[in-house]
Amino acid sequence: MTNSILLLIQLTRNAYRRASEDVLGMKVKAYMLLQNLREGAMPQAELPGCMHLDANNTVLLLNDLESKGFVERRRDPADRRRHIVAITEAGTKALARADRVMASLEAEVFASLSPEEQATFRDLLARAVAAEPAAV
Amino acid sequence: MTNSILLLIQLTRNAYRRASEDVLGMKVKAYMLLQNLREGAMPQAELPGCMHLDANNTVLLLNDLESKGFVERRRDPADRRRHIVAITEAGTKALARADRVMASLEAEVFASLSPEEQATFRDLLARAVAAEPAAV
DNA sequence: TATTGTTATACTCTATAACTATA
DNA sequence: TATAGTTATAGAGTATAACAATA
Repeated sequence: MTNSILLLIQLTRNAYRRASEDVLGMKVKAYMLLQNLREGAMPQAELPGCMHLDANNTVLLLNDLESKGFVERRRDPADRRRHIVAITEAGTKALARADRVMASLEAEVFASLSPEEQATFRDLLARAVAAEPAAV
Repeated sequence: MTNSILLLIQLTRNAYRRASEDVLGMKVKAYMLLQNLREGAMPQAELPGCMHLDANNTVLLLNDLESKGFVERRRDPADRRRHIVAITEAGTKALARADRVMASLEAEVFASLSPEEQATFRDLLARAVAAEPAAV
């Protein structure tokens, strides 16, 4: 049989396609970024580290999110080079909506597994991810 | 905790990065395509269906593989519009080498799981993939 | 001079549509 | 006219490097 990595790639492509911007209300990466802001604002410079994005990409993603009104960038008064990035109320709502969409996509993608199997899968997956260096 | 799809995306990105053209000897997609030819030649027109590629992309991939001498395209004498695509001896060798590389990447990516857990994970993953429509 | 954020650029991927040759 | 394959083209996505403002 084909190896796990190929299977992983296949399943992920499928999942990724389902999570289109139309259905999710934002790009998957934007969703990932917003998750980092859920607990509170953070300096823009820290976002790339969380997500394994480069600084450039972060700027482009933030431009997109800001144009939708989902985040705000504010100058840090203590160091005027820095931006503090915060999620807005609209962003919080969009994030909650995207959470629900992602949960239903998850149910679809893993429909062929029993709830116990899904839990097992998720647990093993989480452990494999935790052992890896961060990536988007 | 974050949902399974996000975890899936993270792990896959990581795995995908490791499987660079340098280390694998070919692109991941080329590897997937060659796997379809392992058992024997097939008409070019059937490859997109196997891999969820469009016809255009298939041509580009085959150009790449042919320039490396890994596949051959032969006109079908019965219908001169058609190409029969076959793996060459060099392609078979490159495929075997890539198989070994993929196996070792798999071991790395899932190093934090026990062999039994890896087997469980692969089994669940294979079932989730099998239930989905085909994708590259 | 170093750092934060931005812009510019280029390179790869992917998707669409037009074209050639065979049927 | 329809089909198999190809080529051309444009649009994302991603990565690199140059640039401006501030420290």
